[in-house]
Amino acid sequence: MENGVISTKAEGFLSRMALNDNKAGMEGLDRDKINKIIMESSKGSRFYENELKKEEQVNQRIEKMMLQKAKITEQHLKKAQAQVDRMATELERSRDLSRVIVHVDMDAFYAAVEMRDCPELKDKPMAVGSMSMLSTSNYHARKYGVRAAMPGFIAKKLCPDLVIVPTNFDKYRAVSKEIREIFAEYDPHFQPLSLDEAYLDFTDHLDQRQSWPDTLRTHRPRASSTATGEEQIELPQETVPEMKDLSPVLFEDSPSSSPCLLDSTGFGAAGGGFEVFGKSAEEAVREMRFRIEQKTMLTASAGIAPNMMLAKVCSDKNKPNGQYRLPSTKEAVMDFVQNLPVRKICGIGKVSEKMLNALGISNCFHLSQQMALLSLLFSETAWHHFMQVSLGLGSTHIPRHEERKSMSTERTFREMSKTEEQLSLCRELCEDLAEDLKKEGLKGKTVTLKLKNVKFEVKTRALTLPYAVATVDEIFAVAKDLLKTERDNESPLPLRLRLMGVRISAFASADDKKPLQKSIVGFLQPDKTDSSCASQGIHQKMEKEHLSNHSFQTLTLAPLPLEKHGETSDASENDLVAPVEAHASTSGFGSTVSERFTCPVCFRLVETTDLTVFNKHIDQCLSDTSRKPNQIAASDSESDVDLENDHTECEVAGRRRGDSEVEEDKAKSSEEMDSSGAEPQEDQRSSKNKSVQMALSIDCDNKTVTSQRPQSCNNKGPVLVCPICQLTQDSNDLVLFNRHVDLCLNQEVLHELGGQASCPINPPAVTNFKALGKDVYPMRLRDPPSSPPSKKSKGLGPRNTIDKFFR
DNA sequence: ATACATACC
DNA sequence: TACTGGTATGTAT
Repeated sequence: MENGVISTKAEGFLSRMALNDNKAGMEGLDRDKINKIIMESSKGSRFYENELKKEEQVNQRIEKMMLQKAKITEQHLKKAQAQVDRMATELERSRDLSRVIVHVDMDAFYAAVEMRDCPELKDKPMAVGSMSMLSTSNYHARKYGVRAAMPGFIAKKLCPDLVIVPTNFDKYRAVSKEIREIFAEYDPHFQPLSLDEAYLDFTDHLDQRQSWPDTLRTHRPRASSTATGEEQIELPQETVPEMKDLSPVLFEDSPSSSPCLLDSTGFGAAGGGFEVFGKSAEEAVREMRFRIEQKTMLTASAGIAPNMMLAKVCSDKNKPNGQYRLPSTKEAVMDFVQNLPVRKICGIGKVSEKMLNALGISNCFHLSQQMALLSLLFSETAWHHFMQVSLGLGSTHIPRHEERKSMSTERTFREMSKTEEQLSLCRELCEDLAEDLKKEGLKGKTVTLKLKNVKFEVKTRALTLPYAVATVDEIFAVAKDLLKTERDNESPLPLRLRLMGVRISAFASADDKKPLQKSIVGFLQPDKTDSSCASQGIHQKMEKEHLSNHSFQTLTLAPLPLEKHGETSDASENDLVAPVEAHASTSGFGSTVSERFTCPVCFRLVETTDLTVFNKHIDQCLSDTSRKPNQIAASDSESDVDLENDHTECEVAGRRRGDSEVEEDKAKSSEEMDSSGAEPQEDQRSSKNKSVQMALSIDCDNKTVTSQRPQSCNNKGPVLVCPICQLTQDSNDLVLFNRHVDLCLNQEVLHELGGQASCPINPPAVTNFKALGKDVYPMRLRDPPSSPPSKKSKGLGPRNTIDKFFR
């Protein structure tokens, strides 16, 4: 019976663990043999045991679903079918076949780069990664079943000759930049999905291309070798003071600024034959791939289709080094889709596949046939997605870059159980995270601690603060408490961890910060009737703000040198590599582009165009100033009580160095520890003058609140809600309310300035890049080594903390 | 809001 | 010896 159990489990096991021949390059290999080896390498490990457990959960989910299914009557189905049909009609009406969407994907990207740079690897099976985990493998290795996301030690068993090359992200990033420059010429608003992959909307390019002369569609191979270059590539942006073109040059304009062979092939081109590409979508995409190959010596594959969902599938079809075009007709689309295995669809992974399979659904034809059933068994979002897919529908326009929603860092290490080690690691993670947050000028309200124990069980614990935080101490204060709570829960057993991570989310910048900053900008530069802090104005404000940010950025951020004419959008790469200083100074203060800036602290004009200089000035101002909105409230006015309360809450942020105050809190609950840790910082009390001054200035300059408020909320009871802190105000006295809003605004700004004198605006709307250079799969290298508990020993800081913390 | 699971690269 | 890291989103409570 033991056997029975094992074999049952083993069967389930396969679906989650077994080789995925889903990917390209895996045809005709001995799957059974491979699976056997994978199995034998894994069996008995903690990882494996955990996989079994997860598998079991999935099985139960499926069982549950099947029970549901058994309860479904013909009636139900009929009704559901009617709804499905209605929706199908609806969706059909929205079908848009007019766009030409392209998905490009580099072939075995990391592996290809490494092979390019090390010819000895060319005919060997190789993979990029480590003995613990592989990022990708070359096609030779794939024949053995070696693939991405497989641990290296197992891969070695499958293929003893496998060469494992460590990852070199700087290199991949540099190549990524090169290909993105090419992408941008076909679609300045392309959307990168990762270093090696992107969606492009070719529609506009193709329109213009129709009137291009041959010369613009002519390219020639270049002889020069990108191959050896790997050091010279990174960081060309150090100082590129002058911008070639402020305005993007359009394709159809002057031939000199259009893509032509002279430019694109570079100077030292000892070029042989030219190639003239046609005007069709296929030709344009072929041209793009050609240019990628010329430029990087790496190949890409592409899919061309009327929407993103299909393009993505298509790019896989003729991989590697191929492309596939799905004609823009309903017939072609439907035909294509119906034969598609569900697993090929982006968003349907192992689990969904298994659940669908349990219903007898393995391809999209089944999917469409079973839609009524699916609508009864799956969530609305899920079956709507299925519905779209089964009709071959997908996004026809590439969404604008979205703001990042979270940022995190995590690390795996050998078993760690000691309190001090865990704490100092936690602190290290917070340090890394704070550093990254700073780079993008973000602050978030929710801090999440992630823990994985040696049994591979993952836990997350989160806490949402009433204010946004960004500094190490602030984040650590929360993470540490979450960790402590977990330890307490587990005690007397220790937490035996193999991974720890810290994430921050609920960023303030998205909704709060932006309108806020703009209002501040309005205050500081009272040329406009702006000042916007009334909640009504926020939307219109946003638009203006984008414009303003955009122009500001255009003029201040150093553009990257483009290989060619300026068609490349000014947006993307700038955001990716924009120097921190430039970001920092954009904080929303300089708002208008000008020869000088108004210091938000001392209100003097600073005569410089150099943002670094300006920042220094602000830093200087801040360093002799301290700020404390609480104090402002207290001293500046007899303002309402709830205002003070708000601030008390909001100021809990500050956790000064060390946490040395926790000492006498032994008897207190953890909440009390929190608030005790939140006392005002002594050093901040010293001079509130500047703060007061600022508060007053803002108060004076801010006409808008006073003038707009009365109309919108006059007649009713106390329903004033502060647009900044979102709290309903007890008083409906508009003067008090205005004061409250002003102070809230103030507080936000000062809080931001307080941290590091830098609070970059978010990437403006023109941003292309998703993760701003962090879109790195699968491993991001922050600091070179910093492996396990290689404490960066911040003097006594962590030590103190440790001692106090877990007593 | 929190926790956990799924998915993608 | 050894099974990642970063982000988004869905689902359940």
